[in-house]
Amino acid sequence: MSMERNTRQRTAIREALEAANRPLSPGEVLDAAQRMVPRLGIATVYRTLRALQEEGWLTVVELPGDSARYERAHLDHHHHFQCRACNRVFEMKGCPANVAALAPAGFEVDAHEVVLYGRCVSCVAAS
Amino acid sequence: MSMERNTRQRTAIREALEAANRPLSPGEVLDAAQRMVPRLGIATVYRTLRALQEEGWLTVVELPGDSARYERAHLDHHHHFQCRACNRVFEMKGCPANVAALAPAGFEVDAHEVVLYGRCVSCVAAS
DNA sequence: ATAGATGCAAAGAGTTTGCATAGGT
DNA sequence: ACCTATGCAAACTCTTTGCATCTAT
Repeated sequence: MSMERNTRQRTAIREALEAANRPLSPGEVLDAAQRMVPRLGIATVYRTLRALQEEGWLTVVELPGDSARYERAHLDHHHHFQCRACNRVFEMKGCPANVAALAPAGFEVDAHEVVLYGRCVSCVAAS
Repeated sequence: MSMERNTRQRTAIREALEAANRPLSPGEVLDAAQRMVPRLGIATVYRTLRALQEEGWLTVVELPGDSARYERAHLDHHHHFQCRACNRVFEMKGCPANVAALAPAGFEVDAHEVVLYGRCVSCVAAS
């Protein structure tokens, strides 16, 4: 569970996540990492993503109605944008103020998620 | 596809959604509607939810990392709260200002989703 | 009577797990 | 050499689809 060994597959997965400047889905990680380790299996991707997450090296981005994305952990709070055309997810800086104030009286808020939808800059340019 | 007939199962599903004062998952709809029509199957629930949605009678609430919830359609824009203890989803009134301003330059925003997490009032009371 | 709707079971998609074997240390 | 990590396949969960049968009109 704790990534004791440095294998080719783990190196490939870490490098895929570092090279992408956006959160990747397990399938995107598989595609990218298979360029270095062709026989890499999806089960190893899932196991490694979980281990890297427990280790604190990456964080999970849960999206409404789509599979989770994984991105390198960094401390500043932020949210995400998902492109309706290419389905890719991008990081956005900042956070709307007072989000927690929306909750009904008596509810305890410990976290929140904000996701914007639309078209990313390259899909806008392509149309 | 357009709900031409009024069947017992559709009545049960509509009544389940009306009786709940919160968005329901397909499983929650099945459980509730089976109290009226015990042999109701999950496939009918999914088919009916889709038909009611196409008809505009209900809307889908997509949640990060959990199955969609369905709620009666109404026009005012709002968001949702999910309880970490009981997993139920609740409607919240209002919307943080300027959400679309978070998007990077050149991105076109057409919608957004805000979900708060924590404990609902009854789970807070129960602890 | 007819065609749409249902229930069951099977098929898909995404994710997880079991197990024999490969490969870091 | 040891024992973790891998690959493959099977299991699982959630959702969708095919098909014979039922039923609202």
